Amino acid sequence: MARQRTTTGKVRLTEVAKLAGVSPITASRFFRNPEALSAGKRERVESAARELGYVPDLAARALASQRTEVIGVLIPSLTNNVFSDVLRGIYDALQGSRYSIQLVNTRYSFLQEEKLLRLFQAQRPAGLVVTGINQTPDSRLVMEAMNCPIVQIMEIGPDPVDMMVGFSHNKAAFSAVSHLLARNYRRIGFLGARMDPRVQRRLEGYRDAMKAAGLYDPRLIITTPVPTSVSMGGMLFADLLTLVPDMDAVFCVNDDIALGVLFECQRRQISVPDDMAIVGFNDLEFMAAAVPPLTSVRTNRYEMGRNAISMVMAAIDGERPEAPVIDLGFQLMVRGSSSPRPA
Amino acid sequence: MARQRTTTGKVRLTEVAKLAGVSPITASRFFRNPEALSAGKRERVESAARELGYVPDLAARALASQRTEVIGVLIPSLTNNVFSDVLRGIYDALQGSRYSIQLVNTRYSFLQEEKLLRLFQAQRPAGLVVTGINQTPDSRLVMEAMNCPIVQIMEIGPDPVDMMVGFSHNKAAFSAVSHLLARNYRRIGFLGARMDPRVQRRLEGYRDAMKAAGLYDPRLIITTPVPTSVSMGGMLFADLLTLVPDMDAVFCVNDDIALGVLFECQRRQISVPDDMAIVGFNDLEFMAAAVPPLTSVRTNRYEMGRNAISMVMAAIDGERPEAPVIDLGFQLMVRGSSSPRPA
DNA sequence: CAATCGCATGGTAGCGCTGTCAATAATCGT
DNA sequence: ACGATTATTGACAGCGCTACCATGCGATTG
Repeated sequence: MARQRTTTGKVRLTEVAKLAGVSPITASRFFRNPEALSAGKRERVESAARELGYVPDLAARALASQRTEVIGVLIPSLTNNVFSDVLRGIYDALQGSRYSIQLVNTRYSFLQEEKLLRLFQAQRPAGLVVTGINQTPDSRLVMEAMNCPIVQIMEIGPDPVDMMVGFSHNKAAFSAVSHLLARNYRRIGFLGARMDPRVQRRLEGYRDAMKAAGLYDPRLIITTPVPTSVSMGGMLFADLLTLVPDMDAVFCVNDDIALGVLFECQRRQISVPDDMAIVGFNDLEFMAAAVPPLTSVRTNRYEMGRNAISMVMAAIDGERPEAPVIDLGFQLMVRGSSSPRPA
Repeated sequence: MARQRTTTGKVRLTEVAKLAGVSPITASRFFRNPEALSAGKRERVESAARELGYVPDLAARALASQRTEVIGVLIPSLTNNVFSDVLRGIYDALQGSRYSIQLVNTRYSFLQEEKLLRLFQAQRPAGLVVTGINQTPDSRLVMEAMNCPIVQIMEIGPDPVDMMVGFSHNKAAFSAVSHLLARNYRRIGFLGARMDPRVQRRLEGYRDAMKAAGLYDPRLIITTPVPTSVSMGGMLFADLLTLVPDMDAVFCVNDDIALGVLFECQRRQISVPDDMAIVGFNDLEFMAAAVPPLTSVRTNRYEMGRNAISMVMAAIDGERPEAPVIDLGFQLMVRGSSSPRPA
């Protein structure tokens, strides 16, 4: 015996098996598939495990079985409260299951995403949740090679790697802008910050709606690559209003910007919605509480997270959904900030 | 050979070692302590690893070394944007290090926390970050037995399990209320939701300040156990104002509630700060953008997350901080919502 | 009643990596 | 120049668990 490692003070499966009077492999089975044991042994193993306070060693299990019970989640940002809702759904769906989450932050970088995917590949997760549908070709290859259920979340598209749960940002924006048009707003500005792929698609939806109405004017669009914030909303609005003094409404790519616009209007004594209508995106909780209440597009972020994890867990158990792509849709929450305007 | 497992298509350390012409153990050392190798072998192993696209198997490493490179993080809520800032700091501090985060949600339940701590104990994390200082006695025992650096965050207290980084919620609230008193506000209400331990301490700070001024009146306090929200702020304010019509200021336990109060004031044509001063807590970004700008207590949440991880990583390397408890303090951000009031 | 089947259980041999210690090569002091 | 010290390297075994196969047993069947 050339080796004398520090004995880990930890209870092993072997000890549980010995106390229960069964072989280690039977004890092992108890934890993975209790139904395979006879009732008597099942009880014996269970009470032995409880008595010794046995907790399985996940590393050993992962090494021996070449599987883990970890679901990898790739999120582009932790700042954005949109993702905190998704995360809440993810963690809620996880409750009581045997899976755990490995959360990583891509920081809106496709290269970072690719790197993190490769890292996950080496650790054999049981499943994967990735944000968006714009992965690099290399990232797609890695995912396709990964032999585990994968759900793309936040938006939907024609070519899922595996499964998808989200909604059409284009349609949602189109619907919001159409609502303003239907209420006789004509010079509708677009305010955008941190133009990630989903925000880009909202811009496309805005363009489509304005073009369809024959009211498209590129001067109505203002965007910035910097991250979004309430104060940024106020600044973008102020800048755009200087360039387009006859603007009568704004569509904001998110609610922070919409709130910033509301505050800027209050500051300048611009009446909302009489002088300026405001529509936001995501329908964060404060939108309904604002004065006036702010119209927004409700997106089902919590459900997206929940569904994504449910789909992954079901797929691990071999239960694939009928349709690989789930459209969770959106609801336009019409409120006082976009009341009908006299024609 | 009774066994014929499905061969994993994966590159192992042995292959790297063979290609580099060294023993597996030398290749292993390359990844953990490259300086221990001679320059020649180091380069050979490095290029062999790159050529084969070697990625270490973390489960095997964890099993063999009885260590992991995972830092466990226990957070009570994912909804609260306070914690998203902390998380951002945590993930930023992690960048480029070899550690990864295992994030779990205690849902403000001490029992859940205890359960999760036991789970972590079995997985031998390299370090631990836990929220708050009110763990159960059993949780403390588990942590003390854990033989890894532990940082308690969000607040500070006299008896750290290991290390702490936070600030005094009591002092911060005391300072905010004292500010209102100094500006001649007299009937200062307290609005609280989800009364977790830290919010309780803010209430204590409020009480201390009001009592010191001889202005304490329990009727000025309204709280609810339900989670916080902007609309809840409006409701609490409306309720309290009915009970205490001569209230001239409110101290809100967080900024969501403060924003709800501002909106409710706008709805009721109550002028801020002339008829009602507002002070919030945390200084979220929108506070400065509101109309009028809202006074708040800035808390260094991002830095808390960052420092916690830095301290854990330093402690793992044996570099313990001089003082185990770091007070990150707070700053009262005085703005228009609490302008001096004529006496 | 023998042959067959399915079920519960056990034996054996690793999963891929690293701790321990020994062996060798290189460097140093006197 | 020689033994002593230090820097490199390697051999071996095993971390705790599970995949694979074999076994024994009672139930089923023609």
